[in-house]
Amino acid sequence: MARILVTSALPYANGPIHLGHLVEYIQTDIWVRFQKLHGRRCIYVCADDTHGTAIMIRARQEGVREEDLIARMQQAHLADFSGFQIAFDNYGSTHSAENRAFCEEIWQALRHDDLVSEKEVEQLYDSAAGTFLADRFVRGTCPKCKAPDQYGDSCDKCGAHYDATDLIDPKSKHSGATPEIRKAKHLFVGIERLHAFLDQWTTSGALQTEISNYLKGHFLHEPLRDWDVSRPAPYFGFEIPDSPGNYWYVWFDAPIGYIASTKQWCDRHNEQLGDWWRSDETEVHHFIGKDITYFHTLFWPAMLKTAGYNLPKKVHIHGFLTVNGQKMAKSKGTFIKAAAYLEQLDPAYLRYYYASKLGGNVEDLDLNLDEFLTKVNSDIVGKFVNLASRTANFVRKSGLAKVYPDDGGLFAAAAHDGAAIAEAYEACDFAKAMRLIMTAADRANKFIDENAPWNLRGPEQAARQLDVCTIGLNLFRQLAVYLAPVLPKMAQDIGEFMNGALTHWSQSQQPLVGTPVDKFQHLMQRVDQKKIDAMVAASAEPDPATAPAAPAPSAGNVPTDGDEALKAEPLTAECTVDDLAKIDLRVCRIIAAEEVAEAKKLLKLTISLGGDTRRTVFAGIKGCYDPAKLVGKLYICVANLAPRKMKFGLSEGMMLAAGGEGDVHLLIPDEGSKPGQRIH
RNA sequence: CGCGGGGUGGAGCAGCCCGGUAGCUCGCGAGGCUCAUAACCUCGAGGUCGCAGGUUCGAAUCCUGUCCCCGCCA
Repeated sequence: MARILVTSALPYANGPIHLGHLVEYIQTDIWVRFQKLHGRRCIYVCADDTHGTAIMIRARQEGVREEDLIARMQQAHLADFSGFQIAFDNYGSTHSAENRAFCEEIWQALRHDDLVSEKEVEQLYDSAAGTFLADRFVRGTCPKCKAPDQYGDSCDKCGAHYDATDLIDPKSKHSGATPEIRKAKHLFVGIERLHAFLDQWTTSGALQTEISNYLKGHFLHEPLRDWDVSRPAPYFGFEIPDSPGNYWYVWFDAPIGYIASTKQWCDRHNEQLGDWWRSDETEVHHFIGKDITYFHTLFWPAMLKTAGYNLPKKVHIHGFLTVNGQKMAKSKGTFIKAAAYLEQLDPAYLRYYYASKLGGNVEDLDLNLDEFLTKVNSDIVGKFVNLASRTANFVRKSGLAKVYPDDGGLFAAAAHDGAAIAEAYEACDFAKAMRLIMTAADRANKFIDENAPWNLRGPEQAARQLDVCTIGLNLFRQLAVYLAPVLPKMAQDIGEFMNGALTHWSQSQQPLVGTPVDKFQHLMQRVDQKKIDAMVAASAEPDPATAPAAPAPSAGNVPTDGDEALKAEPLTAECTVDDLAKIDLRVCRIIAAEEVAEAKKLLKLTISLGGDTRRTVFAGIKGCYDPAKLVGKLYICVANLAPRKMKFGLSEGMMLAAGGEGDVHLLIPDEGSKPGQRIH
């Protein structure tokens, strides 16, 4: 194939990059680097996704122009990506002249094929904020099961799907106002006419089988519904030229951003866009998360087909990231932003860890922080880097041997593995590639152990020592080539250390001889548990996503809170100061915490009130807090509560906490307070 | 009977497509080495491969049934 064009999904310009996003960018970047390492013509394009109501509202809240907001966000995104060594060939924006031009062109093609129709749509309108409300910006009571505080499209509690206009007692998340129902004209693209094409394309090998099964079961088994692609003003986006007052829905112009970004690259490199998007000699590969499957596997191919662009050769779909087995949560410190990671840890760790877990399927990927530490340390530092670390010093003066010695077939074996490793990379089964590489590293370490170059002293053994170390370093370099897509920075350092840049996969097939070797310097520090802890601590936010669309501090906005909690648990009868004084609340420090195995909700806590005063408290917070993370921190307890015998032991107090039933939040005294201090 | 994914030694996984008495990493136990970032090497304990049937000379691998877990702003 003459050309390979690769994309990752466009990150939305409404928030920072976090470790979940990075699964995709790291996966894509590894794949692209692998292609380039083979000398293939491959470019990697991406862009910020900048349109939509959310951006508009946020800009208003911050009192800035949308253009300024998205420009700032793009800078932040680019900094995060470059920190993780994600090497885009072009990073654009959907709010670009190029993108507008391609939107218009594709729109014309849809019009030309008579796929566009108009319909009246009833939608909730927030007159206080002056905007129509997308489903996720309105909350109200489920019309089916009456659960309060549900989104506009479906109910968390009963799973019902409905229209936002059916919500009982709806409230806008923007202003808190009760929205009204307004009618507006929307434009629709009818893709049912492309049904047969989509049946064929979705089963053509472009998609993982679980994805094509899913599409068949959920969408393609019945007539495809028309796709609502316009939004009435006010909206931040591109106005539709032949429908003034209406704008393309953000999901219409977002994927077109792939083409627009390619165009920017072409203009810079004097290339023709047609060679990359209208050519049988080009493969287009999209990498996306499972949440945006249907935009990329139904609407997008339909648009491309209609407008005569290349169809994706493959849409690689990955799962979500969980951290320590659970959804990322700000309250647990597992909603980790890229920037927070980079403050503490080497991006290479995460690149390797993700690579070792990515098998090219749609399964969710778990970042287990304990495993992260042991895996990176033992694989990269203990096995791989160690090869150089234990041999380099012996060849500093001499450089590598002039002739590659007999190594019992080790180099040849690992060279032979190269085909299987490449195949695994190609198939996005990086986990398999890493396993193969580490097996080869094991063989190399064993060789060094058996040949003990440190015992080969004196002039009569110098030649043998040189040979052994030449072998060791060549096996190391060979693996460095294999790992280069995952660890590009380290590959570069290794190239410098061994005085020969690693630029092509074929370098794994030929040993290096006769060249000088620099003084060995540590290529990677071991992962430090303290750094991980610091990252988690810095990411923890006591207040989870209850606040609406994060108001800017500068604007001085106070978030509008709902009254669900108050309704659920009304205020109790008045009490006197004396009543209050009966309760002795104290600052305490948790000095031990463990789960009660037999209990569903209990943690056994040992708390200190200062000095030798200790208490054992059973708190119903299992599942809400990781015991290990509690230890050492200050909280507030009821210190004079009568002890109570429980099945599991004596509980001598109670921890103060808000919420309940799986959603418990311990109270934290402000900085400076000390164990034993009474709360007045 | 919604769809999909999964159940393999303490943890995380590979093997399953193309059946031949179970493998890797971490952890654990013992020993070795001392070149190396408490790294490396050897040996060991630990699994009737969710359960029950079936096919077969033989099944983790194929078939049937069943239980359990996870995801479905997929």
